[in-house]
Amino acid sequence: MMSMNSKQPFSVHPILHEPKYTPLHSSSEAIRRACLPTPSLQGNIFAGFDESLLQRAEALAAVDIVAQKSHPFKPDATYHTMTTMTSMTCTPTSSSAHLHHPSVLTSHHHGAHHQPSQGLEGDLLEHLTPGLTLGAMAGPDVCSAATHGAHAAAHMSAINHMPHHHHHHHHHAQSVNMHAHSLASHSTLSSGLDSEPDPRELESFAERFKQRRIKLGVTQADVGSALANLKIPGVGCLSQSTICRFESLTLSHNNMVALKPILEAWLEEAERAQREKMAKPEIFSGADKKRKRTSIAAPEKRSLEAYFAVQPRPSSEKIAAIAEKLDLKKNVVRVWFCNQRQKQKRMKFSATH
DNA sequence: ATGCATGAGGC
DNA sequence: CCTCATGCATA
Repeated sequence: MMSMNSKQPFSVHPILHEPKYTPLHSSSEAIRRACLPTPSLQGNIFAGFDESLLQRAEALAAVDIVAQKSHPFKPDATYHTMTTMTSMTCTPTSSSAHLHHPSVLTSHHHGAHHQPSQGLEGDLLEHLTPGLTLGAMAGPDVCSAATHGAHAAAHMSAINHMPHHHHHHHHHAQSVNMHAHSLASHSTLSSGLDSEPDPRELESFAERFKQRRIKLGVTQADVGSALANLKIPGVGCLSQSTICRFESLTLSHNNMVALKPILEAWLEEAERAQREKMAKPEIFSGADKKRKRTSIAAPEKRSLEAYFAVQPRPSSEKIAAIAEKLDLKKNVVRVWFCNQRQKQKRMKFSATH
């Protein structure tokens, strides 16, 4: 059972056979390759004058950076702050991957209630929150998911929960992080078929969605956690980030298409529940540890961009070389390139459509 | 609203 | 190791 589960139990690829616009996940790869200069030779192209390129790229961007490896230690700008805000939302969502068990997510278990913000506006929120039993509505602040967060940690043990350990290392730790990419992929075979990958439709929906969401007085974070209440198979809660990105269309097209029906369902349910009005706020509190976020300084960032311009997909060796020059951890550089590629891909898509 | 990060899957 | 979907931590 795990074998099948471990592999995207329900992923977000509702449209697997869409030749039209969307580069669905696997197809997206094809696209990316198509865009690449030379997939197979990417590493070789610069093999010969590798160093010259690096230096040139750096020179292009390093107008001001001179010191390279003069510091004894790395300017590892990772900072960890324990805001104590903790996870207000249901634990990361899906994470269906590891602990997932579709059953867990989809079936029962929702007894959890994570009350994020202060229950101040209980009544106000009460009707807002879908009768989903969970009062996953946050408070007043809009994009705060985390910022001021109250210390309410929810802890929906039911849904997903794993023992989270703590680690207080100066390195980045990856403990309580489990997310999964699982959404509704559902049958793929239904006659109706997938959604229309029409960018315009998505765009207008995103806009309408945001407006109605605000009308309901719900924050992005609220929506994210409330999603778990809609027990759509394979769908757990989502983060404020994702909801925000959906509204601002900063997700990949495929991702948008996959999320649309889910958010649409939530919206309808929320509006329906709003009339009914019913809620039972329950609060829980808890606290956890935090993760760190590396901060790449502007000069280094400029260098990275210069490197990226000449070679978006540097080899491992090159990444190591760049990392050393910039005094950054290799993994940080690698991830930066990955993220840069994703970003570039989105931009290209939106530019084309 | 975004930057950096994790992880499942796929080669 | 990459891509993709997502998320925590931040500004």
